Amino acid sequence: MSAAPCPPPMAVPSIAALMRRVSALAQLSPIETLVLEHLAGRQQQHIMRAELCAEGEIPKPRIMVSGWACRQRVMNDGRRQIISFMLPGDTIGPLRQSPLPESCATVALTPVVTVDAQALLQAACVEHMQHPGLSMAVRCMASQQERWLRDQVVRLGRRSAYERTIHLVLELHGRLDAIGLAPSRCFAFPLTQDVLADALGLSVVHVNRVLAQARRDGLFELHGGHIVIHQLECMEATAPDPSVHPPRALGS
Amino acid sequence: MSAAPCPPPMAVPSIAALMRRVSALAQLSPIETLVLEHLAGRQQQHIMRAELCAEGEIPKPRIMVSGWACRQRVMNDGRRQIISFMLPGDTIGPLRQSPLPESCATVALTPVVTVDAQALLQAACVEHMQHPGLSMAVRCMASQQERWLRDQVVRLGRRSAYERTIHLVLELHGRLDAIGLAPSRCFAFPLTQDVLADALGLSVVHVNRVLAQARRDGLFELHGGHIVIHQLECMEATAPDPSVHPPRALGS
DNA sequence: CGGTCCATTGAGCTTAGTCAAAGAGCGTGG
DNA sequence: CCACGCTCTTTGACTAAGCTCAATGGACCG
Repeated sequence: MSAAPCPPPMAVPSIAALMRRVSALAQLSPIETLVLEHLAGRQQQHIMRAELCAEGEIPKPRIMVSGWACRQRVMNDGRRQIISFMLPGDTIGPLRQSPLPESCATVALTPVVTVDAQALLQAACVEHMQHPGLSMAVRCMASQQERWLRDQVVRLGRRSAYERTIHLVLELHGRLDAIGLAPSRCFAFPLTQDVLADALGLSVVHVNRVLAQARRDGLFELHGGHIVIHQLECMEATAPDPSVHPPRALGS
Repeated sequence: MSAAPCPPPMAVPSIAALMRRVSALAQLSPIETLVLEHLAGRQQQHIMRAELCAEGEIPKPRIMVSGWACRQRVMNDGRRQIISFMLPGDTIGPLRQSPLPESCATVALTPVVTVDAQALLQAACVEHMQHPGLSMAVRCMASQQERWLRDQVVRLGRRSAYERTIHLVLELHGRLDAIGLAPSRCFAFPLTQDVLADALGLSVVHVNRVLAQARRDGLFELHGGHIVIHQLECMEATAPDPSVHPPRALGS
């Protein structure tokens, strides 16, 4: 059902998001830039709902080039939890040669294009002495992923439905902005309320009510798969991130 | 712990848990075993409530040798969420030379002993060609950590209070059992209901009621910082892990 | 034109939170 | 040995956030 390896050597869709992301994290040498650009070769297209990586599979390193995806776990009785979202520039499978099977499935939420990232991992991890920039970038990306995962834990554990929703929108805005996909606080937002509910640990009905409230509060506009953020500052105040500028809470 | 030649008598507190954990993940060469044993040198003791790693700090790699700790985030208004628990054999700070500041604080829940893990990271990541076993073990540990974090997300997002509590107890039992610290389903359990609440995203009062219910159901006995599991199978049925033996839920 | 998917709204219910008070366990100092 | 203070646990009464069930409406599509 997934992944048709693209047969015709089509005009290489843009690696721009990935380049942008990596350049923000580390200074690259010309050779390192070449390694990255070379990734654009082995592309793969996936239809919406395709399983980019099955639960229990030993993942092969790949990187999102366009589209949205998510990692999810489905329980025996049908309950689903979305663990994290993946945007252009994010990796599918861990940022290391993984020895253990994946603990959750990765699914495309829109049509998705990925590239093989084996060469990047090789350069960044195995030949890390020759590619300090790529090595740094990969380690930074791993740290970011871990950070997002921890944010998700805090969202689910200690925030109200309203805060959760706003906080997630803020995270996605920030991540898209960093790769140039959210100019003037407006960006594609292909998540249905159903998906949002499973990401936020809420029911669909309640997500609807919370979104209605946020709209009434004038925080953002959301329809037709697009969102415009109207009151960024107000949203950040409503769902603040502990570690943005904490007053340096000293131990004991 | 049988066949290994272990002639040197214990000079320093036991690295046993770490050794046990690593040996279960990868076959080690004698030299690799030596690298591990050598870690036991640079020990550090921490009192209960000590901050093993502050939020915002660039973490230095260390490994827990004994005691319990947790990663936590505290919000401006005082709400706390515990992200994960750390047991003997677990790492403080990521399993890579981290370039970015830690996104949460690490705090000792009991008196804790740690060792410097710089040498392990050096062997496993930088000189990975010479130490395939350590490299494999470190990558496995990273996968496990990620797995536990995802489990935490699912717990918080899609499980009832009762399920959450049981599932966490099961996770801790499994992890302790793997390092030989839960013989015959009985182990030290130094978590107060307050800590449990912040780990499970519940209120203290509700944790108390849920524990009372579990006790009434005869699932386990819990007092004085120790727990005895009476009905492991029943608990696993109540809070099942999606990926234990799922009927291979095929896509679509 | 009917079907499907998604968003929306209302009514009633359940789970978990809040507030408050009391008990149990433990170490310390008188 | 006991009284005191501290932390942690337990219980009850009430409240509220969020869930379930159910029905409706809009948009798109073959």
